[in-house]
Amino acid sequence: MELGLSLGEAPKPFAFMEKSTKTNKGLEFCMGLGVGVNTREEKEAADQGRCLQTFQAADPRRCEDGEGRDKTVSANPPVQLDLLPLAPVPRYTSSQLPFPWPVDHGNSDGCSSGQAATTRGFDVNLLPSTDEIDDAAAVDSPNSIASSFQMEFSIYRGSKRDRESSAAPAANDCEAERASSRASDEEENGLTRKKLRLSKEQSAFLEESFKEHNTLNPKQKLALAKQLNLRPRQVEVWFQNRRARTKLKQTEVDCEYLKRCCETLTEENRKLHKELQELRALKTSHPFYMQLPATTLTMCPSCERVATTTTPAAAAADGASKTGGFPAVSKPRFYPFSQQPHQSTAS
DNA sequence: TATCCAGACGACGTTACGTCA
DNA sequence: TATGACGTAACGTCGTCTGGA
Repeated sequence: MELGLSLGEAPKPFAFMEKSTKTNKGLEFCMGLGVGVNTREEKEAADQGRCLQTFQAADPRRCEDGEGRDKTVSANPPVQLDLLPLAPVPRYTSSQLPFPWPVDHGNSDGCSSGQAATTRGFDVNLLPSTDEIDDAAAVDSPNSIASSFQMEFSIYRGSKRDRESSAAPAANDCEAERASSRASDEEENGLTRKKLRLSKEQSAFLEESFKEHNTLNPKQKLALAKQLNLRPRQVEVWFQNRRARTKLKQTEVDCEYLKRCCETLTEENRKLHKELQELRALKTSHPFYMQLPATTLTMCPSCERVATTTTPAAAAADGASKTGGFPAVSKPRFYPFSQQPHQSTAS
């Protein structure tokens, strides 16, 4: 890890630190930082073939997925960020998957009754059986015409205004009416982008899958799509966006850490300057007293941080001896996805 | 064996939609 | 009710890798 530090004055050491550090509601994250040492967790993660996504892509390493395709991963990630929903996420095993979930078509439009997550219109995730198309789409390029075609013409989700304006009595009628109106809209306006909101259950399950492996091979993608009643393209996009969000949060955490490092080192630098001035003053007033060894700088062999072996006067001036002379910044520790601190077992 | 090419895939930036205050 | 901010699904592009010709 390299720190761009300016000893002397560093009011704003890094411009990118000015960015906001807002965090998502409902998400908590734990972070860790390892310094050049392969932790046991990391080794185990590597043994299990996990691909740990980190913000550092400069030194990619390869790992094999189920089909032998290489995936770029970072070696020895310095900071690991894990995003977890604040609310306890139900853990599902493959044998007790609650999917497909009872589909709620929303209660605001009178098409069906439902609860919180179903204030939407009818559930676009409940599609006609399109497994054959999905399979083809999964094999094809994610941007293939097949998947795009299915995206464009197999989904319609009424907007809020649509739901409010239309008061269709029967569910089937609602869907049929919307589908027809949507078709007419597309005829008029051309292709319009459709966007759906994944249900809480779908998001939770995708999160669980993401914690297992943040990249998917085609088989995993297909299986996940079938389990969640989504299209493989949707699963793929979700993982792409999820990786991007993880990286963004990782960057924010890293910036915070670097900011703290900079602040600490700036303070350390300030103290050293102060000490230097004191020593110079001593030298001029008491030239013989300066026969004592001056302040020496030593470097920690493991983390390559410069520590100050202070004179008694300097040691009394600050509390550097408590921290061995190194900046008192607690380094984030590295935790693989599946081994969060609260889950770790003593070994 | 080296080179070219097509396909697949991930990263990244952007757009557009839904939700909420 | 209108509006802006925010989160995020979806898209387009580019770079990289791989396997086959």
